[in-house]
Amino acid sequence: MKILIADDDPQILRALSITFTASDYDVVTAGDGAAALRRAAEHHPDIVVLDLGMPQLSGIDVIHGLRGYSTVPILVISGRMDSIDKVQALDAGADDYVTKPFLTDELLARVRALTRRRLPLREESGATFGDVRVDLVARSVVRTTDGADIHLTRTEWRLLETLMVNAGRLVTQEILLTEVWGPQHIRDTGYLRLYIRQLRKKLERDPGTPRHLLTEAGMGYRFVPE
Amino acid sequence: MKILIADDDPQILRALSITFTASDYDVVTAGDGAAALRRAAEHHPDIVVLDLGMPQLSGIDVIHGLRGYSTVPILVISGRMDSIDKVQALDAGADDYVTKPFLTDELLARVRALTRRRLPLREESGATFGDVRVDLVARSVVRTTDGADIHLTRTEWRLLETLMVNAGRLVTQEILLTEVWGPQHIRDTGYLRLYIRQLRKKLERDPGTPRHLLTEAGMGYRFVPE
DNA sequence: GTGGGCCGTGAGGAAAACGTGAGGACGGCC
DNA sequence: GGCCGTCCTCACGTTTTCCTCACGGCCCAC
Repeated sequence: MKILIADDDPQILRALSITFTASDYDVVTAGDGAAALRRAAEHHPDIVVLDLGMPQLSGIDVIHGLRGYSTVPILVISGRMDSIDKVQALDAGADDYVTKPFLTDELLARVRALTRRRLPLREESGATFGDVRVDLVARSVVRTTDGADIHLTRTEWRLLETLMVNAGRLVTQEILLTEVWGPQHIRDTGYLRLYIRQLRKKLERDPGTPRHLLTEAGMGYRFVPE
Repeated sequence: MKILIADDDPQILRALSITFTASDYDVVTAGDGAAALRRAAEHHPDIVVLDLGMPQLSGIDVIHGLRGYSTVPILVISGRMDSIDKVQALDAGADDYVTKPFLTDELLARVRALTRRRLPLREESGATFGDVRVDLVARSVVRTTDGADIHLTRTEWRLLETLMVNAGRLVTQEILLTEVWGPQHIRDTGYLRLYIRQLRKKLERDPGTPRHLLTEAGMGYRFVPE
């Protein structure tokens, strides 16, 4: 379970880091809003803990930035108790709001409550289609015809995972590019053509006429299990 | 959006009832834990707001009872600020925890945050009419007669989406042209004739006599679900 | 009637988007 | 250094999408 913690106070950052590391989280930290967005794009955290009062790029900006491409749970920490701040943050897309000072036990419990909602998605993390069986958790692809293992590279996994998590739904090029290569490559549609082809070569029965990794010209791609 | 409010204090119950009714929620109330479980089973609420300090069946018991069969979002209200209570409630399966006294604005925002996360997971994000089922989120059209997928292009989706979010209302040519092709094409009504035809071919049972994508001569078009 | 809007229909070509093949840059590893 | 896997660049053929153009029908005003 990977957690991104963003706070401009190094002391709090360090304290939270220790707390979550002790609870077996994989911790990524950021000292300001811009860094938070950058690190989120790099690391794909399972949950984001965000201090609202950061200089330059505010917490609200970061929420908007994240929500532009991701549904990752966001927990906001703030020193201000104003109702208006809470409402603003929650309506911007945050999932929970905690005011300082807070007890670490409570913070941990709230983070557990937020991540718990996501887990059921992960349980059904495999799919069998065409001639292959894909397991997203085990990161394995097995050909059902002869039981051979098929190897996917890191980039291929990230792309396939994004498509499979949204099985049946159209996933726009923007979302795919942001999830796999980061927001700075949002216009590099050539990457998609290249790696979709790779995935088709490895997963489709007839890569020339794909049945599961479908193109929707001008919009994006769609994974259909059946 | 249906909300179940459970509190043993009739005054609070009444106040919350008024607040949520005013925000267009469909409100169901319960005065104790047993009633809460009973009414939840009857009404299948979209969210549950639960006072922790109820007599007989406590809030924690109600959470356990609900979680036995449902994943409905649960927001807990409590007069006790003890960290131990919060942790217990959250780990029992609650999704959020608010301590009295609280501001109604904040409570409303938290309820919005909880229900928002559920919506995209729901299957029902589109409309069924004629022989097709349209899902705007998944960007999919399925013919109900034989289950075949119907493919729409980017422009067709944009036009259909504009009409569907204004279901039942007349949408002027100017608005459609601006939304789909941009303000510079506000006079190109030929685009509309072309793409409305495409949509009718793909969605209407008898494209010659449309029943859902209706022309209003000289004004615009109207989408009617039934 | 009849002429002018307005709308629906049909076909076809330009442009955008996509798929494909070959190969170079880079870093890890022996 | 040489090998290998991975990622990315570039050029070119193919498919899909979008838009243009021409024509016919309907309705209402005159």
